Amino acid sequence: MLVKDTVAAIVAAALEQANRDGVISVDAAPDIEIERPNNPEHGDFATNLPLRLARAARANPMQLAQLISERIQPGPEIASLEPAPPGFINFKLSDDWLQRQVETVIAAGDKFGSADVGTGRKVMVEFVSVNPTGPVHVGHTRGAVLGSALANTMQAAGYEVTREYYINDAGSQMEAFYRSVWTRYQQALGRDAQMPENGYQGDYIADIAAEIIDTEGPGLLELPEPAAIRRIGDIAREKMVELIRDDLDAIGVNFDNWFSERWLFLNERAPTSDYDQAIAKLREGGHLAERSGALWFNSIALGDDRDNVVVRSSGEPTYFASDIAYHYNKFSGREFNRVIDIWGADHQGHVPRMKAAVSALGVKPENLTVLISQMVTLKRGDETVRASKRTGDFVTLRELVDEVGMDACRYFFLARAASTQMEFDLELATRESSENPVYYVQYAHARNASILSLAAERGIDYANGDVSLLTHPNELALIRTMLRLSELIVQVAENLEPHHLPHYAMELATAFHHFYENCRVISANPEDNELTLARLKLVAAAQVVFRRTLTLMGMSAPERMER
RNA sequence: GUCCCAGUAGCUCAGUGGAUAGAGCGGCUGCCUUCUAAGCAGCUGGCCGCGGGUUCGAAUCCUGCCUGGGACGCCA
Repeated sequence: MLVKDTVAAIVAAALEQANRDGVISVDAAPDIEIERPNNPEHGDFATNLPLRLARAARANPMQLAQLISERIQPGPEIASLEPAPPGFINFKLSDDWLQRQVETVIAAGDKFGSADVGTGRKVMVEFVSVNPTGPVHVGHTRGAVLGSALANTMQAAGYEVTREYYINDAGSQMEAFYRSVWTRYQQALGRDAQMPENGYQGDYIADIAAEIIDTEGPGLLELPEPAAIRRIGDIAREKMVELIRDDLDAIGVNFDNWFSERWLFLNERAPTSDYDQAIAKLREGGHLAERSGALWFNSIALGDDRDNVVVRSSGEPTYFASDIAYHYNKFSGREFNRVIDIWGADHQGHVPRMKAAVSALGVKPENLTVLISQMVTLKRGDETVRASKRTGDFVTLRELVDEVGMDACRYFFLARAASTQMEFDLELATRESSENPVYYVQYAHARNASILSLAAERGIDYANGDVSLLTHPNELALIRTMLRLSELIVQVAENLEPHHLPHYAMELATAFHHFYENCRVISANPEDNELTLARLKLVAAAQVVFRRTLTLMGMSAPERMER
């Protein structure tokens, strides 16, 4: 249980007591909010309950604060509490409780900060899902980093998480991709072939064609064109997916499952495909209508601003149809309790119809959350770098990682709220690479690690260190900051806001650097032996917290850093 | 035209209806005989886009406007 929740509980109990005592009478008590005051003089926690109660109770907030405070029965965590104008109650954590947490943290190890708000519910985080028609570029990278950190954190918060990549490999964009590779293949072998109008121009298309020539030879020229394209397409698709997988791996993004769109139309296991089942379900519910030869989903009736085509007059299902089948598969087929989709800003218009479709499938719309990762504008100095997959003129994930590095890249993307458009200046990111927040955090960990390795070198055993000696303000401040990770994990998981992680990491690093400056750990003075042991324990605990934080962000925790 | 996102320090951005609005970078001063100076201490820097409203209390909620970006297909 979080300390915050403990505080809330004792406040609630005190309010009830005040009610029973007849000194405060309110019909419905508001939710009890416990906040972290900005000003450390106001303690570790505060509640504004008296202020919120004042109107209903028709009483002076300070007076209410007094009446409630008197009835609070604090546990061992709390050193003191007091009413504060204009009507807060402030709580201060006790030093000896804080000191004992050092041992709790060490005992928890890499589980420290884990919570159980997910209560084991099955959640899918589906992200990136770039069409396998080209490499991953900068915009996708943001969603990739966001999704992986969010998935990590939700797992830490007690969800059973599946990370999934949806491979859109069944549509007309794929046809254009296949034809583009086919064209380059022919051209490379001296045949005069013309790139289709909607073809992909990037150099990688020719690279793939060249690889295919290496393994398959020129023989495909002899096949009838449709057969050649099918064969080329199959190989090219595999290669492209592999390329994407490698790219994402380079930035530390991995998936539990790669789900192919084509599977939605197969019916190997069930008697009917996911697609058939989903359409049948919509039809049963009266959500489909035929108009001008096409099959429409009546999404207006469910709150969207227009209806959407599911099956074209040509008989071909649309991308939306696949998506309906896919979500049917997620919720009904695989029984996820909750699904989080991370989409790029160019898909934000599709959220209402997807929500409508999900509810038409009999799933509570709130079980589907679509996070929109906003645009990334790329700059190189003053120049804006335009991103267009068609022309092949874009900065890829690969180039970005090569230039900026994986850790800095992840940190930079993570630190911004997903809903905000961001500007990424490559020049700046590279130039500032020696003194930036990434190194600040990692350096704190490296300093931490070097203390521990020196202790190991000297054979110092601090297992029996006495934590009650940790009374220096910087020691207690460090412990306080360390403990906040537990709250943070819950907050990130509940609000789906991984951008708090890097900011927390900065604060943790600051607290550690301050401790490092002011509290010599391994002392040469024999009189300080006991203190050395206690501080080593704190350093070991801090390392646990650094590692956990960096791991959640998917960043490395270097033991050494040297220029 | 409709809808979505944003506007906070010179720049890039945090900020959960609360108490004195923060960080990094930049700029200016200082600090290494002791566990890493990728650090620390100090200074500099703000009509929180503008106007109204709700509230005991608004950067935060509502509303109108301004500015910037995005989405509005039988493409994916």
